[in-house]
Order: sequence, then structure tokens, then C-alpha cells
Amino acid sequence: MPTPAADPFETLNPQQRAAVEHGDEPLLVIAGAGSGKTLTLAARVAQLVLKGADPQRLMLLTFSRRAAIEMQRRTGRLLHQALRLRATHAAPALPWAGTFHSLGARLLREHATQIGLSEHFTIADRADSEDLIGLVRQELGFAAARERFPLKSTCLGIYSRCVNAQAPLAEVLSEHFPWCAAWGPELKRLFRGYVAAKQQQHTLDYDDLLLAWQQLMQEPVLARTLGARFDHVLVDEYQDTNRLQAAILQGLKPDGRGLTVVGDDAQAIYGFRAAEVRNILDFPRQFGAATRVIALERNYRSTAAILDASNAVIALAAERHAKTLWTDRAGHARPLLVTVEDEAAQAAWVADRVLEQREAGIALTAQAVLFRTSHHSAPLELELTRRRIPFVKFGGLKFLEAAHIKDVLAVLRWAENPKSRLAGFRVAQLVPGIGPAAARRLLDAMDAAVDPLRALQGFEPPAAARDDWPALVTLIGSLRREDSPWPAELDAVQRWYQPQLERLHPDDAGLRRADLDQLQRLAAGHPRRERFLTELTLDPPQATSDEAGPPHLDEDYLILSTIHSAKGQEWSAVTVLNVVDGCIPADMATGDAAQIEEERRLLYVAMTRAKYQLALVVPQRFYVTQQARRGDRHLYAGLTRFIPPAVADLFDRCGPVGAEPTAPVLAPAAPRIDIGERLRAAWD
DNA sequence: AAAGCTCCTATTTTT
DNA sequence: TAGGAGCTTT
Repeated sequence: MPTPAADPFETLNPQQRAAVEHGDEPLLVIAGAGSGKTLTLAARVAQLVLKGADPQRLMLLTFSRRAAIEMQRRTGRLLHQALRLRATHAAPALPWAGTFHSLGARLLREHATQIGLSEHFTIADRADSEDLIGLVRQELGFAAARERFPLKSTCLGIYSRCVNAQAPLAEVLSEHFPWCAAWGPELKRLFRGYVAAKQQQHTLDYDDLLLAWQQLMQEPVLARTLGARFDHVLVDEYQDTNRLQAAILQGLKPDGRGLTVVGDDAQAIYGFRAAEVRNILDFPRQFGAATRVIALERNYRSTAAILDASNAVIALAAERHAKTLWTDRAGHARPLLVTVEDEAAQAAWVADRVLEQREAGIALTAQAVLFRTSHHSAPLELELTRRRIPFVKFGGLKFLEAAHIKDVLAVLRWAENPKSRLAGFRVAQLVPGIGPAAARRLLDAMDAAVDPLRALQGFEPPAAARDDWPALVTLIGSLRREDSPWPAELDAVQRWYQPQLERLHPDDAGLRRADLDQLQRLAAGHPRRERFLTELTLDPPQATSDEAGPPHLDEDYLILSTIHSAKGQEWSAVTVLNVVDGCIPADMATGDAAQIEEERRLLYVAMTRAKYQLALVVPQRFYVTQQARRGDRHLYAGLTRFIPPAVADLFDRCGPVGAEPTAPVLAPAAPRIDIGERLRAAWD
């Protein structure tokens, strides 16, 4: 073992150091916002390596791929310092750093044959899974029911919660989907059909990656083998793991030795995905007296004024792990509470402020605008485009959901896994003259055949498709060949798809073509087709920007992000949009106390992203579209309930004269009358 | 059987 | 605004 030549750990504070130097016993690190969590975790990994741990035998579970990369980078840097490596000398990589889902996919592929999976399984993303459950829903005749059956997306949501929360259907229905409660027996049949379809098609969905991994850990021999393969398992963002993930950890490290979890219950914001705060709250009890609990309470990120306001918001939470963040950063300006008339004024104010701050020396990339739901940024995006302020938006993204992207990926997926009826169903119908009936006939023939490719070649298409059919057969045939060149084979796919693109999307074929070129560039970064498909579904491009491609790295651009996607990040200046009741908390999330508490934490997460400047914007009036029943309408809202007057005193206020944001105003202060609406309403 | 039309209804956040 | 369901035309 090399002797450490320098101490890169001397800047650690006592709590951080304790976490870094802790031995093998189970360790829980409660890491407040901005408390140097990533540094601490990276330093612990580096320390383990310095003490002789084999990087191959460290499992590092992160919330996103981005977090995994950041962790590797910082661990590498610490090791460089400690070992006085030259810059050209690569630090040891961490091959087992990644999300639960991606490491699950790797392990399952490795052990596929032992657990009755095909090692060539493909992974269905959210939209694929919805389509698949939609097909089963139709086959069972539920779509045509006289009373409306839940939509496919709702069905998948119910299924997913049952799996991730490990909860019975009846409980999930009554607690989270009460409006679907009458459909219990039908849903059960649907889910049975869905599971059967996935298995028949050698397809796993997101939940299967966890579920199958957890099942694998139930088999004692496999569990011991896997557990022994990793000396240390470290988990980031533990507050946002679900019961399935906790069960996996329990299987890997039954007595907790070698297990480190890091998180902050005050930042738990994934309850909607069946994350279980109890995981982190109960961790000490789970592994008994040997468990060490360390709290990092010193904040290195935000000014005192920002921290005071954030602490005041979270202090009103009903239940939490008591801790108060402190800092010795001199307080600069207090955070702002800005009242504006409506969303257009909000967009204008934000654009002005962003430019002003840039003049003051804060680069656009050091500024972020955060919001609760993806579409809240729409008016701002318009304004930014109009003023030529470049931006990149994170969260709520749609790249993989565009029809043309799905089409091309389905071609690749079908070639990779001919068992995938879902892919085949989509691809076959791209040929003009082939509809659902012909596609079904084809897939049935392929299912029945020993060699699906021959069945494809022998298929008699309907007369209307006779001319166009052979090109697809040729394409799939060439993609199935062992020596099909990657990523060059995508050229052939594009050449085949181009006419379909022009026929199906005559108005914007050019734009869509640009997306496909982008897809091709992405493909070039992956060594094989299988890896490309897997990694793309598990780690889809995070951002969309106003221009065709992503901005070049040297360009300056503003960050727009949902609060969820902002997790773990920080910026010099942060602006939060629509801090009103109805947005935060979202009016969809005011059902029960737990949901409201999660919304409170969401606001807390948003505020604690800011280092020096924080502004919360409160439009007094905003426009709601596509809300059921009453159609588009204006809504009058008040400041969020999470900022009562005592908390508001910690902010500086600004806004139109006479428009002081006060306690929540639920009714319009000065009613406006929409005559047209009244006239229409007379006929309701 | 496929493709094009109209009408109707929506529950936010993501691996 | 879109996506789904159902109807009509080719």
C-alpha cells in the first residue's frame, strides 16, 4: 500500500472527519443541505481506498448518473492529492458507482441465466411500459367499458406503487388512487397480463430492475455471493429510497457491516415515487446498537440570511429529525419576496434580474430559475427566447417521448430483442398499408416460429404494403447480423426511416430529422447497441434547450429546472417561480398531511440551492389552462402557506405599489368579471 | 383492414 | 394541448 504523502482531508470539520474515518459498523450520516455531503462521501471512499480497499469491491449507489460521475471525479481528485499522483496518472475508477437501476441491470444481466431471465432482455422506459400495459388493457376489453377505465398511465402508476412500496393493491388504491378503487379485480387481471407480457417478451421495466434484484437477494446462496463481492456499500440520498431498495441493501449487508447511508430527511421529496422516509428515520433501529449516527450541521453554501429564511420554513414541518443548520458566512442581502401582477410580469422581472446579475459578474450558468412543475416555466421560456437569453431546461423532459425518436429506438430494440412484440408492433405499423391487424398476424407468426427472423422473411404482407414491406425485412435482417457495424448501422436505419418521417410528419420533418441526428451523435458515445439502449433508457438526456443541439460547453446559459431535478445542486443566484398556494403546494398535492409536508420540503430544497442571492416570486394572478371542466381561467392566489407572516419578515419585499404579499388570500381581493364566461356558464 | 376524421377528457414531480 | 376512443371513408 502506498504511503499517503499529503493530507487532503485536513479541511474536513470534526463531524465530516468522523464520518470519513469511521470503520465497518453501520453508519448513518445525516447531512443537511450544503453541509459538504458529497465531499464527505467522496473522502470516505478515498480513505477506504487508501487503507487498501479494492475499488472493484466498493458499491456506490447514487440517485442519478450525474451524481455518480461527480462522486468519481471528487474521489479521484482526493486520491491524486493524497498519493501525489501526476496529473496524467489516472486515479482508480469506481466501476460499481451508479444508480440502483443501472447497477441492477448490470447484475441481472450477469446472473440472467441463473434466475431464468434472458441475458438479452431489453429495458422498457416509462412510455414503453405504458404502451405495453395499454395493449393488455385493450386486449382484456377494459378500454371499451361503459364506465371509464383508468388511463394506461394511471394503471402503470398504480402498478408501480404496488411494486415499489411492496404494498397490496387494495391499500394502494384506497390511499393513493381512491377514484380507481372500484376497479380492483380488473386491475389485478390487468397486472397479471402485464407481467406475463413482459416475461414473454424478455422485457424488464424500471421496477423490475429493483424487483428482480430484490428477488435475487432472497436466494441465500446468491445473496451471500453478491454480499461478499462488495466490501463496502455506500448509498447517497438515502431519504429518497423505497422499501424495495432497503430490502436490497438488507440482503447485501444483513448485519449492516460495511454499509454507509447518507441523506437528509428534511429533503425527502420523492414520496410520490414510493420513497419511504422511514428508511432513514429507522436505520439506527434496524441495525441496532453498533450503528453510528453522525449529523453534519454546518452549512458551507448559503449566506446567513438565506439560511435563516430556509430554516424558518422547515422549522414549521410537522415531524423531522431535529437539526438546525448554521453557517459563519457573513449575511449579505436578505432573500427577496417579490410580488408581481401575473405570470407575464413574472417572466419579465426574472429576465431583468438575470441580466442585472450577469452585469454584476454572476455568469448565467451560476444562476438558476426553479419551479414546481415543468410547464410553469413556459412564459419565461418565451420571454428568454424573445430577449435572446440562452437557457437549458432540466426536468420534465421529452426527448425519448417524441414519436420519431421512439420509432427509431423501436427498430433497434426489435433487432436486439425480436421477442419484443411492443417494438415489433410499432415498427411494423410504420410501413404504409400495415395496421394493427396485419402487425398482430406478423407477431403471432414470429412468436410461433423457432426462428423469428425466418418468420419475418416469410411473412405475406397485405397487398397495400407489398411495395414497401421488403425494405424493412432487409433492414432488420442486416441489423440482426453479428457483424452489423455499430454505430454505423444507424445510417441504414435513418435511410429506411426518412421516407416514413416525411410521410408521417410532413410539417416538421426537418426539425425531427435534427433530433435523429442528435440521437446518432449520442449513439457514437456507446460501445455497443445493447449498451446504448440500456444506458439511454436508464439515463436519458436530462436537458432540453431552446436551440436544436445542446449549447457548447464554453457558452454561457441560464439554468431552468424543476425543483426535483435541482436536487444536490447549487447556484450563486436562485429564483423560484410561482411561490403561491396552488403551485407550492401544488393543488394536486393537498390531499393529505403527508403530501403537504413533502411540498414544504420541496420549497426548502429550492431555497437551500442558493449561495448568495435568493428571490421567491409571487404572481398575484395566473392563468390556468387545460384544467378539466371549467376550461381556461384566471386564478387568484396568495403567497404559499409555507411562508406565514413571521417567516415573511425574514425577506425583503418588493413589488407593485400597494401589493404587499401577506398571509394567504384565497378569494380574489377585487373580483373581476368575465362576461363571456358568465354567458357560457348559463348553459352549463 | 387501414387511415382519417371528430369528440371528449384530463391529477404535479422521475429512475 | 394531446392523446384516446369511436366513427366514417377509402
